[in-house]
Amino acid sequence: MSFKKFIEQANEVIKFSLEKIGLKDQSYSLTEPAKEDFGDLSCNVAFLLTKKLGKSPNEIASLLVKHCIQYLDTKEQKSRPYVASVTAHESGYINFKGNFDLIGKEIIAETLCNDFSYLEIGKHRKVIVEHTSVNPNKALHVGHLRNVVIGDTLYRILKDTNHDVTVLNYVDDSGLQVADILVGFLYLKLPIIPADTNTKFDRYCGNEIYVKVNELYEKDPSLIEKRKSLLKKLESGDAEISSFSSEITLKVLKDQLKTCWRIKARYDLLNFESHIINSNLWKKTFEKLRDEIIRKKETEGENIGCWIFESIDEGTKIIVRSDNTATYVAKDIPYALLKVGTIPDPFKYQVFMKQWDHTNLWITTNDQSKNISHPAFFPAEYSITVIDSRQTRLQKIIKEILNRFKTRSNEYLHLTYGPVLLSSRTASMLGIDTENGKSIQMSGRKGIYVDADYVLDTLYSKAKEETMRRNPEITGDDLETTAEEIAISAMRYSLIKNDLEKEIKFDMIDSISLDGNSGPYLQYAYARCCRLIEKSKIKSYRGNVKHLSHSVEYRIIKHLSKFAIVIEDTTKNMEPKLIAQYAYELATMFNLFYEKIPILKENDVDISNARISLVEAIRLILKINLSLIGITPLERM
RNA sequence: GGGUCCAUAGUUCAGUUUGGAUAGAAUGGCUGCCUGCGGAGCAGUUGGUCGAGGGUUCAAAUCCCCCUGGGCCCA
Repeated sequence: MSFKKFIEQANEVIKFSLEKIGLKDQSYSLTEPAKEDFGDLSCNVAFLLTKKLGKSPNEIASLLVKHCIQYLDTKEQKSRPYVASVTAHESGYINFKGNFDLIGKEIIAETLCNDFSYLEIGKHRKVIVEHTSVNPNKALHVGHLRNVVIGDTLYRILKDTNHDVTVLNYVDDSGLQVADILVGFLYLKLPIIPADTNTKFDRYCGNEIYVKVNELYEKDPSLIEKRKSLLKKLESGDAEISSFSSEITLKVLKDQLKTCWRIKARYDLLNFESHIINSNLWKKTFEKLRDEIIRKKETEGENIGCWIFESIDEGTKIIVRSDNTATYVAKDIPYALLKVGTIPDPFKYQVFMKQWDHTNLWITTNDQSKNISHPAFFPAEYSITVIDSRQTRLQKIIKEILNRFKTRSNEYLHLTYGPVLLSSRTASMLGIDTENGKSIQMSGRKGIYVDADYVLDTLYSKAKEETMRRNPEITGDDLETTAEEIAISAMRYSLIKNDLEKEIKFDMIDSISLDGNSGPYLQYAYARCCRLIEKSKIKSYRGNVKHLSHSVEYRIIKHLSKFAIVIEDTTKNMEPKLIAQYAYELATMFNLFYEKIPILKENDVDISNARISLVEAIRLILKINLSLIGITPLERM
């Protein structure tokens, strides 16, 4: 929190001095300088005033600084001295130094007594996060994992900042991709139980059935007709087909959930597309759309007989085809309306499964006789849908439709992210040639992808081997748990540390590295903190900042005090990578501190106590950061 | 063809929203540091025409224009 107070005071100082020279409304920026030597905050206002005042930046800066000092000299300001000094640099910058005796004292004290009240910025606002939403016809590949990790990290960040979060996973159980699998089982009579009984069912469907069916479409076009009729039956709720489809998709879904749960994601509710279609939700949505927005069916042209939405930016979009089937985007509309509360929730609910964190996973049911009390899932003030950038256009259309209804001000946000590509090296490991080292798109249909379970298994083996080598004391269940947590942290961190909108080039060899800027690096720093605390046997942390005079200690204190700002930026901009970056920097600083400065070996008890207090503060903040990005802190590894 | 996003070290990426001081990490290569608090670490070294060109500005990786190359969506 303290760094914010320092920024506030610096702002007041600048504003005061500008007012003194009669330029009250002059804009400026207050940023962190490029180099530490310059100070802790820099103001560029002198550059902006050169023309207006006809003076050099340095002259202006010097002039302003005189007024700044005058302001800081008042009794009121001296009672809260966050700004230690203001100076004019020859370049023209006005540089501020923070009073890190005070800031450090405050941040260490509040951290050591577990006061993280600055996290409580959500004020219990109701937020929906939808993520994962993988078609239930295949196993997850690394591209899907990016979605899961982004969504789950967002959930953790929002929950820990005091938002009331509901996590949804939308199951498209009546689409084309499910129909493909049904074609395989019903018409090609492929066995429902895989030959190798160890094969996960989701993997079997995606790797063998789906690929085989798609190959056969080219040879036997009549199969495509069969798929079409299956699709219609699914949509109309044909009893026999629906029941078989449900059996298959639930089986796939349960296997997919195993993978998601393995990396510590969790959900509150599964929404099935078939339930939305078969409930009156779709009917009501369509009537509303027809009466309030679309108004008439096309009577001429290529779209004759279709119900069409005219988007302002995105052109025409078919909602209902001439054969009365709904398009892909159409099926998303009622769901979106449900989230923002334009349409009341028609569903009954039941518990589907218990999850790894002992919470209930709910599903909708159309069985109106069910009347179980359940959490309020809909609507929310903010609805966030995590979907990759290929769906941006469709999401824009949905948002446009929502805005046309305009019954509530609730917000609907499409959180977009770039796809995961395979590096050319990894592609060639799969037997695929790429042109001059380019990365390639994954494709479930063509069988070009890296299975999520496979990557996690590989990471696990590597982590286990490393753990045995480095720490032979860890054995049995502890060894397995430790290795698994390292694998998860490596996976999650690598999928969250980059900018959301950029594509990730996934390389199998690079990705199993446990060194450098990685999840295990953070865990290692945490484990080191734990060992120091464990060995120190100090009962009370005095945390006397006076004894922390080394430049590394100063940098750590400064970094700790900025955590509140990072949290605010993260939630404001929906940028989970900021947490990953912050945690990495903290771990780096700690490792340097550990290397350069004696902590337990320090003979002076007061100094040693101050240092171990700092270690404890680092440990607590690091622990929160790890929890936010879904990495389990390990005391040994 | 229309829309949109991207291009920074051998490789993978920060930095671009809000212009500012010598463009930062990680990884790879080379080289040091464990009888000392855990070497999954630390330090050093190597490595950059910030895709090209123009413009705005006292100042451009960052803003504007144009071009090239690529991704995605739509047709």
